Amino acid sequence: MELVKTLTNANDAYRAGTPVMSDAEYDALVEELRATDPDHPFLHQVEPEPESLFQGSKVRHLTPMLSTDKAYAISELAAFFKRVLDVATSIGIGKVLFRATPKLDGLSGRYDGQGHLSTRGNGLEGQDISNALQKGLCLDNPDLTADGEIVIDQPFFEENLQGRIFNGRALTHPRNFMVGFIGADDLGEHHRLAVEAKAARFVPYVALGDVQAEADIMLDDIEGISRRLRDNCQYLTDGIVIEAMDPRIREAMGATNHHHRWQIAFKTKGETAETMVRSITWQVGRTGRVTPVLEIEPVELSGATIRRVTAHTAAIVQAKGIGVGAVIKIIRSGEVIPKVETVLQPADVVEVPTQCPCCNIALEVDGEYLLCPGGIECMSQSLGILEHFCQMLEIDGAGPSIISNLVHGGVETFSQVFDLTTNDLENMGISSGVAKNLSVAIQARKNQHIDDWRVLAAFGIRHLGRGDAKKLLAKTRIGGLNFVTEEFLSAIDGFGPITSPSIAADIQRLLPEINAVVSHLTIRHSMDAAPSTSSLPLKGKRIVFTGTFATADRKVLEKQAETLGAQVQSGVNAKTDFLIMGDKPGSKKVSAAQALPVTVLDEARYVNLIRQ
DNA sequence: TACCGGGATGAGATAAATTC
DNA sequence: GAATTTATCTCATCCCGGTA
Repeated sequence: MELVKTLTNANDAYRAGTPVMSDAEYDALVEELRATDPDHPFLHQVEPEPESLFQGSKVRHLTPMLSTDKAYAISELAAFFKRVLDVATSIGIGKVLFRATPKLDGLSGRYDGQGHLSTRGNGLEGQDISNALQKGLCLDNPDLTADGEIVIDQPFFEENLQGRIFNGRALTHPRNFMVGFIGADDLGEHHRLAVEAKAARFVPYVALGDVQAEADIMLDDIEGISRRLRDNCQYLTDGIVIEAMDPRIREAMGATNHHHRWQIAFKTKGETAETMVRSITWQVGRTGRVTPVLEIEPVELSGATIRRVTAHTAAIVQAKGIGVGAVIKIIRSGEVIPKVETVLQPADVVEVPTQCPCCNIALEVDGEYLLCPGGIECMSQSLGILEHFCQMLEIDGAGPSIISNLVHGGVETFSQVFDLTTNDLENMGISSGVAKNLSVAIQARKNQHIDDWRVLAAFGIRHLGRGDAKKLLAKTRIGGLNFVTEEFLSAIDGFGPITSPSIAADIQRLLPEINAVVSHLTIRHSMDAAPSTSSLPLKGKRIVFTGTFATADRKVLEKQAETLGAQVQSGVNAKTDFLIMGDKPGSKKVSAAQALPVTVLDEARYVNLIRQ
């Protein structure tokens, strides 16, 4: 039946990250089916609700949007060049060109060439912020598919906005201004000024001015290159980006979960300021780790007022003599996170707690850290554990305050969360509006797909975060965890003799709870999912599309194929790998493909191929 | 032994939603 | 209408285990 096919395709396309119709259109088709064939199994299958493209405005990136590795010293930069050159040599490339561009300090974004703009988010999923374009964000080339940066013209910002007060607050940092611009439902006067001057823009990285040179030349004059690039850039920058240009090198080097190995940002050290330590707060995290946070005499530093700085570990506090009255120099590297650069004048008294600041139990020393052995008996840890769980499962509306209500209200196990009703929540002292929203979020979590690695990582098992959860679930389904032993784990790359026994034991201990949680959820298995960037399904393939397609417009499919690594050709030739045939295909293309060793695929087979 | 990557933890600004 | 809570954007640094 044609209608059912369309619905199924639309559903699949949505989950593959390439929605082909709006929610309203989808719902209309469902209603149509209900009207014509109310007993059709499609209407009754226990399929999750299709997640709306626009609701919650989350966008799954077709390929991950990675961050950039950073270097602050020439030596780190030299090490980067050496890594690249070593790889180049190993694959037989002699001359290696690098491209240097200014590193814009804004919000990174991805534009699809069709009016859709999204933020990077966590790299896998971002926010749909297409409405920023309607609000007046300038886009130089509306047809260009590109990653880029959302920024404001720096001279304009300095002349017209910086230091001025809007809504009772002085504008300080251009990036924060743009964060506000993107987040605002209605534009404020300050936003409108920027729009009228066409000063708020999406700048594709490919459009940036650049310098291209070999490694030794770049290294010799890195300061000069850096200065020239930044002087010629009309936006705020916080360094330069250097990348190997040869696609073969890029392919050979690949990426970590966090960044491309063929690319690095060379950043300058930020401003510094001197201040005094007022007190030290010892925070207990979900793992029991006790972390010292310095409450300092507030100071202005690159457009922000700094009040707190982490000291990371108890060992550092002792080694550097940090205590009340100590005078310290702080820096905001990357203009974001403040850090203790040096201790100018140590404190007279340096104290490290011996009892947990939360539950008073005696602390233990764990390497460089202090550890509270209280576990869930320690309230800080209980709160942290549940908060981590909700965060990892992306249950919206469960912040620290609400979590506190839940724990004090008697939530002791993870799976209990899924049985909570609006009434239960209100009885825990949560006010009605918030209770209702949370209840909706919990229901949504049950019905919408969630990646299995998120579920496993949510349990906070030691040595098993999101990265290693992915590795494990690439080898077994979440339902097969009862077979996971120490031996099974240590056979997986990245699991060694220390982590394997510990993880295996924790999984077996938590198995009943894991199963209970899993029974509430709609899980998307890693083993079925699309591969990562390192192995794009269409990498190096030449593809021709012909005819019209049910899952999406042909242009969309072509763009998607390119993102998946393919080279899209307009006609079939001897180098073509695949001809993808839609409805009413071009007969010349088909006959050409049949005469050549070209694989002809229909739409369904093609969709299967790219989802493998 | 050196290096790399994963995991845990941390900070500030801004806006929206909700409560008081 | 002010205050509180949450979410989202920006990101660094530390330690340790695994691996080359």
